[in-house]
Amino acid sequence: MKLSEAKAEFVQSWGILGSQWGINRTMAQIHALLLVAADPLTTEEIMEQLSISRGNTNMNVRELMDWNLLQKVIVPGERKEYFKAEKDIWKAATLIMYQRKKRELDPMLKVLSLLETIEGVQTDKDVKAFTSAIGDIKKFAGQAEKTLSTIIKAEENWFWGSFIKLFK
Amino acid sequence: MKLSEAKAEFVQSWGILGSQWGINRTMAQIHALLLVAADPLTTEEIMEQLSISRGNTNMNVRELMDWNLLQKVIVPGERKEYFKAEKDIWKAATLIMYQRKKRELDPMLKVLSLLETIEGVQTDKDVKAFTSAIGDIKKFAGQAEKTLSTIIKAEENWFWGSFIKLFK
DNA sequence: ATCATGTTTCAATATATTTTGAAAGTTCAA
DNA sequence: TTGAACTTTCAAAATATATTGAAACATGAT
Repeated sequence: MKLSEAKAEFVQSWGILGSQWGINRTMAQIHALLLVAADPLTTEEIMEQLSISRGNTNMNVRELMDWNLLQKVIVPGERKEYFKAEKDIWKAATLIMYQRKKRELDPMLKVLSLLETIEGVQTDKDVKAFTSAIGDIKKFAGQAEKTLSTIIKAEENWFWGSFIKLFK
Repeated sequence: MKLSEAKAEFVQSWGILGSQWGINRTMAQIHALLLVAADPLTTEEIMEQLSISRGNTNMNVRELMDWNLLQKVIVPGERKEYFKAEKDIWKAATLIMYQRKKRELDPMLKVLSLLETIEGVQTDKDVKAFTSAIGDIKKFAGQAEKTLSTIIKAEENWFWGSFIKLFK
């Protein structure tokens, strides 16, 4: 298998995986492309390699930058913007977890807390079934939130740790 | 807040969460409805409560049964089929993890292994960048696969454990 | 201030996914 | 074997999501 074929295959697979995770295919493909690229790429190059429009490229690159999975790279003497991906896969995973926690888990926990206090006597079978189910889910979600926070916090420490070392 | 409102709210939220996880909204809503129901429901009741068609209900109920998140309940003397959800949320989470591992992680690992062996000299900058990135991802995915397997295995033991107890 | 070189926006369009509902299929009691 | 009760299928329609591309916008060198 040639390098170019292997790259294309990887971009394809990563795109499918992404779409199964609520991340749009193009966004995942751009990420994949930059993950395996030796050097940063321009908008132009991304467009060409993935055969997508300028608008689409721009939109998804910005989304990836929002997630902190991509960074702009300025090449001195060049007007164009280059982009590179976070290559540390563990850090990338952490960044994704953080986004999903913020966007999905946290709102769900809020709703669950709201739902725990409903009218009606606790002796009613239906009320009991509901509060019990919600209670269980909340306990589970709370545990997930704690675990994720720990992972993310650990990663932050690791990050700032290395960062601070530079100035020691 | 009244019970019926709270239920509706929960079904709504669970549906949104599901759709962000590549599970279709209706499937997640049916699951939610049965999670908080005191008793098993019929197709008819699900249709009515969620205002969805018979076909849609049937399709998604079957998908949920494929995932082992729903079970048929036979009420003696009744023709109709009733459905109930797995109420143990930890077990439900495990079942979902198992499905996703099987459908997403395992195929990705296969692709990654394939891509590790590409033509070209390892001294080439582009080849080096590619194999290094793929290697890292594979290591990460391998770790995830191990962790998930452990969790799932533990759950299986728990399950068979209680099952076996019944006959002791 | 102008122009060349980029970047961003967004309405229109294309694509993908979900839902419907009527028809076909199944099951079982009589 | 019939037919009532219930389930399943699937093509068409509806809905949701992603993509395009041209125009508007920004920036900085001259």
